[in-house]
Amino acid sequence: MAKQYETTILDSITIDCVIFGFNQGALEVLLVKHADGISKDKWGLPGGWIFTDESTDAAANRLLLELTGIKDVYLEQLRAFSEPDRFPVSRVITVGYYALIKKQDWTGLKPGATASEVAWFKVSEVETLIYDHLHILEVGLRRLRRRIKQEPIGFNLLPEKFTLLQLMHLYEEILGYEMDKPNFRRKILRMNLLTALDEKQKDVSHRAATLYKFNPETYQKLLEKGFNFEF
Amino acid sequence: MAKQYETTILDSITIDCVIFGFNQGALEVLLVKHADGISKDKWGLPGGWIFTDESTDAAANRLLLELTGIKDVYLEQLRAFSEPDRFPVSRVITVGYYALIKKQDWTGLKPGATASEVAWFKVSEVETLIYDHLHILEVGLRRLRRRIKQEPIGFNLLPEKFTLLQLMHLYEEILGYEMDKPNFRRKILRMNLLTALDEKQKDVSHRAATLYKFNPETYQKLLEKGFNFEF
DNA sequence: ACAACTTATGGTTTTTATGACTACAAGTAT
DNA sequence: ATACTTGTAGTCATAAAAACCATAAGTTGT
Repeated sequence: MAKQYETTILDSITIDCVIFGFNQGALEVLLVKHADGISKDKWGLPGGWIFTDESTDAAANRLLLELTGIKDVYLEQLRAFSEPDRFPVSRVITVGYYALIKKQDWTGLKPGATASEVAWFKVSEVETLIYDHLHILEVGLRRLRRRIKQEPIGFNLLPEKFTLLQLMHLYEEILGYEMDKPNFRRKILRMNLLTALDEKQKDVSHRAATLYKFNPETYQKLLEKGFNFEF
Repeated sequence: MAKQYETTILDSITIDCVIFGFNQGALEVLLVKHADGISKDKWGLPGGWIFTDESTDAAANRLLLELTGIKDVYLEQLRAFSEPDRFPVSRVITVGYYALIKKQDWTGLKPGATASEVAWFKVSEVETLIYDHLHILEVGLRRLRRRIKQEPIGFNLLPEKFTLLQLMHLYEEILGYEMDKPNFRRKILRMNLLTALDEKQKDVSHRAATLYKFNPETYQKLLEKGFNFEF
């Protein structure tokens, strides 16, 4: 079994994924507990090896599916992490990725072959991870903070239909500061990226807010006209 | 000779550097002509192998020095480039870097061991490069365009002492659009990142402009106060 | 039915940044 | 002395942002 793999994977490069989710106002990250090896029973980022005939993008997508069952999500490379001593067993460089997922679409995640558990953790509460994974997480977080101000990617963390307040809370949580409701509404609505639905929030104990959805087509058209998303 | 290397380098990862310079209003990139191998006599980005005991950052700095004599410059990783067929001989992933250099500080560049020539080319005139190097160059350019709007890194392409018009031309060239002189002055000066020197341009056939220098310490202090560079 | 409460949503005012443009200053070249 | 080039200062109109106020539309409890 193992032999067979050895001929088809690259032996000094891996992939590690920072998978972000958003839940009840908190930014979360998906971690796996290793089933065996030197980091048995410790938490780390989901990751693995790259096949000789696939790109790192392809490997990251495949690993995401294998390790957690997640597919077709926003996924972007962070960069290579390469400190010579980052992995204690041998010299391995890892290519970090980060993914944004609509958490509620992926309940019942099951650990893959090499993991004994998969679980969500609040980003603010993660304190230690194996190897340099905490560092990769930090880089992922920085990247997310930067990107969310320049591109409309926040929607990848919310349900298809969301309220403006949910969106604002997402921004507040990620950027780390509070915003003004009326001003936020005006700013985001003026961009014309959101479509107001004929539908309202349900089961809330107060006035129900209008639900909106993000409109990727409109965004593309605006981009072509030189539009610049900015928050 | 070769044998000795084989045991100390990683065999499926390389480094490639996009080295930007700025000269007479044009953005340039430093290329090398390969001395041998399958891409003999063709131009490509300077690059090479990574030693087993060094990080990619260290390798990029070392290669820069070995291949061109350049050191202590602004250098940042782009990302990993990993299409399975990007390198025709074997499966090699490359980690791209980009550097910004003060071109006038590095005259008389000499090709390293594996290159027969080193030369500057205007970025706008580079049409073909070996492997996926043109793609890496494009990614480098995109990164530079993005970064220069968010962080005061443009100064790394200019001499220590520069005029505001030189700086503006740098921005115009990189961003690809024209700006208004008085407005540019006001905007950049209001940030308080530049120190006006008691010195003026020399040998120009018109009114000499005041020379300025960038003040990294002030920038650090402003950063701590929550200042956000933006263009 | 009414009050108290919560969140949604619409406006107003003030301040600040930006873009477009004018004007003049300070040099060089003829 | 004049034309020419670039540097530098200032004005004005517009747009965006920040701070804030007010009301609407619901829920829950009495």
